[in-house]
This record gives sequence, C-alpha cells and structure tokens, in this order.
Amino acid sequence: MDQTSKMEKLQQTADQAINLMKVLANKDRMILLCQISSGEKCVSELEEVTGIKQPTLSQQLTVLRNEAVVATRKDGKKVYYSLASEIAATLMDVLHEHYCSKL
Amino acid sequence: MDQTSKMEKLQQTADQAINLMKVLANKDRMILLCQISSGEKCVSELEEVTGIKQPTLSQQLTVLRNEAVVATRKDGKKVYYSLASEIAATLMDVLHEHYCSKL
DNA sequence: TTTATAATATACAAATTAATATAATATTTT
DNA sequence: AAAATATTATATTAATTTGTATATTATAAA
Repeated sequence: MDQTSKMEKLQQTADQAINLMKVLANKDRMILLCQISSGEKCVSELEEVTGIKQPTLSQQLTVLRNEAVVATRKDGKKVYYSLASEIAATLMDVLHEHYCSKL
Repeated sequence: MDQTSKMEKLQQTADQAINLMKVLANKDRMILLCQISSGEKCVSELEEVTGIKQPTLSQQLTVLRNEAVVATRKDGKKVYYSLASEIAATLMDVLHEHYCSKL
C-alpha cells in the first residue's frame, strides 16, 4: 500500500475515532457518562443528581444512544441507561484514573 | 461532602477532561497526533505526509501546543514536534488499539 | 553585508458548524 | 388523569474552521 492510500485509510479510521471524541467533548454528556459508568441510572435519577434540565438531558442522552455509547432498558415508566460501548468504557476508565484518582 | 458540592467538583474535573477531548475531536489534529505518536516529526514532514495545508497545519499544531499535548524542539530552520502528555499518549494508544489493530 | 529563500508562525476576517435555552407537545405507562 | 420521558421547533449565542495575507526566523548565496 502506498503512502497516499495509507493516508486515505487513516482518514477513514480517524473519522470513527473523532465521532467518539466529539460525543465525549461535551460537559453534559461527560457528566452523564461519569454517572452511568458506575452502574445503570434512570433519567429522573440523572436529572436529580446532575441538575441538567429534562429536555437537555433527553437530547444529550439521544446523542449518546445514537453513537451506541449507551443502551436503554425500560421498566414501567422509567428508562434505565447503561454503558454499551467497550471503547467508551475504556476511555472513561482512563480519564477517571487520570483526573479523578487523586480527588 | 454533600451531593451538591460533589457535583461541583465533578463539573470542574469534567472541564479538564473535556478540553482534552475537544483537542482530539478534530480530524486534522487526530491525524497529526497519529503521526507524532510514532516519533517526533518536523512540520514539513507532517505537511507532506498528511497533505494538510501549511497555515492550517501550523494553526492546529498551535492548538496541540496550547493544550500541552505536544512539545517542540527547534533545529535550524526546522521545528520538531513530539508527544508531551501522558494522558494524551494513553488515549491515543487506546484508540489505536481499538480502531487500527485489525487494519 | 545585503538579498534571497525555506520553514514556520501569526493575524484576522469569512464561513461553517455546534451548543444552549426554552417552549410546546407527544408518547407511554400506571 | 398524572408521571416519566422523548421529540420537535426555534431562537440565540458561541465556537470552530478555513482562507488569505503577512510576519518571523534561520540559513545560504551573491
């Protein structure tokens, strides 16, 4: 494979990585993922603990669902969110270790 | 520490993590970091291998420098860039492992 | 020395794209 | 009907990206 097509391949792969980075590069979503990382949470719990308002919360959870970073489970009126992406989970672990281990 | 101040702390920590995520959430910068990850490179090498135009390249390298993700070394007319952040290096490794190991 | 050239950086405006807030409404379940 | 969640629309603001031009620095050549 020549240099040019090697770079084309890298560009495509980079796109995937960047999409994930974009999902994580938002405060609301990062905080939601922090919460969800430690076990599944329903929307009302997330709303209460984070203080994020309902429509915003729902919008950001939709972004996380669309990128398959989280999965949902419905139980009665409530919807529970949990981590569903191995790579996202690994990244959250790395970030937690680096930024939160000494807090 | 009560729930509210715990969340305030988390918000501040999240800000730092998000700044790093934002730096990585750009195709030019991601590709530059891929190149620099495997050893220091000078600007003209990066320009040639990536095809990114000079002013854009220089601007994006400035972003990486400002976030202390990379460091520079000057040798004559040339400026060499290398990885300077442990956490960024770890994240790049994780991404490389996940997205590039099977290519 | 001046002058030229290569390598890199900076400044700034223009164009895009994304984020945020809010309000209103819809859907589903009890 | 009420509670929980999602969706849609829209307005506003803010951030990012890109293009063009110009500046800086270092070396080489005349």
